[in-house]
Amino acid sequence: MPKETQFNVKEKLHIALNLFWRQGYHATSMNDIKEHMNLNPGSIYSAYGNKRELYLQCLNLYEDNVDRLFENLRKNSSPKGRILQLFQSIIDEVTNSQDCQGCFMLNSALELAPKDREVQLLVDKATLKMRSFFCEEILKAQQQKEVSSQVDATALSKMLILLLFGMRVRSRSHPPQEELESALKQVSDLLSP
Amino acid sequence: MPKETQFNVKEKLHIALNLFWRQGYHATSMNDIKEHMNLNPGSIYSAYGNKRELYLQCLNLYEDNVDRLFENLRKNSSPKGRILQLFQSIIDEVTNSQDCQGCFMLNSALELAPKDREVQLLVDKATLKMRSFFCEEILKAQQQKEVSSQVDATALSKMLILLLFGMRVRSRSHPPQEELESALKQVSDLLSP
DNA sequence: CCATATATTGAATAATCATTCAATATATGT
DNA sequence: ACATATATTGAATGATTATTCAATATATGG
Repeated sequence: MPKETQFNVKEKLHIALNLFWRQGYHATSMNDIKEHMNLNPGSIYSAYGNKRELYLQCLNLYEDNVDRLFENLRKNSSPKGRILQLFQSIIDEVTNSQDCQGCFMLNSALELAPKDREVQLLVDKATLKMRSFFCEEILKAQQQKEVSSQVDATALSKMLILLLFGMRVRSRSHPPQEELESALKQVSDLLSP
Repeated sequence: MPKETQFNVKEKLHIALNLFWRQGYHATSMNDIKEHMNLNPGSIYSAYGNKRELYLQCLNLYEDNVDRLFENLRKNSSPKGRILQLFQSIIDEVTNSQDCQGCFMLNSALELAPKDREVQLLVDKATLKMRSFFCEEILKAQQQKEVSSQVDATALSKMLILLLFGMRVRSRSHPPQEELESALKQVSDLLSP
């Protein structure tokens, strides 16, 4: 018999995600969110809980997006191509959007993970997932002789994930595209047979 | 004839720097600062201006620290050793301090640079400085045959700086030391003759 | 020791913060 | 059409925010 929620909870969550993503946790006020969601405080609190809980839901939603990105990436024919394409997509983002958001997971890692165990766990999980992607693709690339069999796939993927992080952090400061391209070229060389 | 400031302005600035460094700009309140500086609001505002101006002064102070770090690094005998030592010092910081602060310049880059032109400029300047360090050392290393003359020093330094960024970001989430060591090993291999 | 310019004090301000809740509205199952 | 469980509303809460300023204290140069 109950009345059901009148708005699309997941759709509105995307609005919060974008705000937190662009501005960070502390710089985004509940009022800000209320305005953009076009909802009253009560509705927000009853649907999502408090600010921190809302934020955690945004982190989870973002992870779904990342999963989708990786799925799209796997459409690329070659394993090595997939890795390079991932880096290239980050560079493209910087080039195309003037207000680059970087990586929400990383922004959170810096802002909240040091003090919030739960955020830290989510960040770790996502990091591991990305690293696994790298490792798998490198191993496949080695099988297909796209990458030298001499490289240590595990170690290299640990390095690549950190490089990816660096790129995404640097992206928030609007670096010249050439700086990132140049670094990518090094990765490409690193992955040559 | 005027009465002079009764406290050591630079010394107290270090306190603000540490707070901003550990907690970020928005999560640090003026009250927080007032308490740790053991000063009244009036004194703080008359000595440093408003919160943003105080923050900018902290950024500049931090850059001085970075300069000193690089000077110390130059005491290391070999150019290649200096680069590796820089990375190693970051790993050591994670291992030793349980509340790792990462890089203040980077934390700022993520939190404020997207919206604050002045912060962005300071971050850019520091980035350039670090990159120059890498580039110089690589060139020297090549002269001393420590590093293959085939590598493109400029491009490699652009990659190394991003990797450094990645390490420092990741550091804030207390990663297993082995993860960072493994990435460093890759760098070391990259720099072999 | 005096006059003065400036530092220090700490209460006060007004804005903004996250959050609550009683009143009201309205889908829902019968 | 009715009863009811829950959604929605929006004003109110009290805490915290950055900042100001009149009153007071005190180094300073003469």
